[in-house]
Amino acid sequence: MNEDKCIRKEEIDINALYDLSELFKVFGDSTRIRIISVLMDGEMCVYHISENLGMNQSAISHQLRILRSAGLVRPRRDGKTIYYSLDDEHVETIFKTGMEHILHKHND
Amino acid sequence: MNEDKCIRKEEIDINALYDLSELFKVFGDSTRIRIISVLMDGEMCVYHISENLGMNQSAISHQLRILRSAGLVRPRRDGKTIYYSLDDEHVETIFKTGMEHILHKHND
DNA sequence: ACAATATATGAATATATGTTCATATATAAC
DNA sequence: GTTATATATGAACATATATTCATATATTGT
Repeated sequence: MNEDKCIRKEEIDINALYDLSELFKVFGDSTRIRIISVLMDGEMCVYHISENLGMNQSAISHQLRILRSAGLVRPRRDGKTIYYSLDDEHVETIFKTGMEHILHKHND
Repeated sequence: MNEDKCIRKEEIDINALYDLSELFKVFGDSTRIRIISVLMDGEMCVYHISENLGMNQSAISHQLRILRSAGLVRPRRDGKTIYYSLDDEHVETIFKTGMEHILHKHND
């Protein structure tokens, strides 16, 4: 009974786990991590981000799109310029916990 | 002075950020996330992990090696069997924070 | 409407990565 | 030592992904 309304625990898990891996995949690229890193100091426009990382504007735009789709950054338009900032606190929390892990392992 | 001993802040950062992205890359695969997920219930041997995920043993061994190199899981041998468990609390913390982000975004 | 500037996007290419198959290593039982 | 079992590893293949180049879109100023 209620078979079609019922979502089994396993199904929920396997979908959630897939989404979770997709989320971490977004953190798992050095360009995107560096973008997140500079945005931790506050919002920044696309050109300044690309300048900061020493990469061309197109590459940055492509990566910003991926960060945006994952809900990690948020754009704000001001005239021709678009400023990006981190979307919520989880982004910083995940970043910092990961960094703790690294530093912890490094001191063994 | 002291130029060769001195590591500039930027250099530290760029290396740490690279390592950080490498760490998240390890989380960023659905097979590895599922392995971490089952190990959150306690240690498990390779065969049972592969049974649990419905994947062949070789694929699991390959992924366990990557998880091991990243310091996320730890092996314990008992006879012919090798039991794997999560290495430290950071693994669960990162996993759970990521999951929070997902659920949070899902309820918008 | 036109030119200039900021950002986004599509296609192409090069590289990285996950899985499978076959096989190697390690331990235990006999 | 031989056989059986558990896990690990190397090579090959298929797929995914990041960057570049060229170009499109959007906004502003004239």
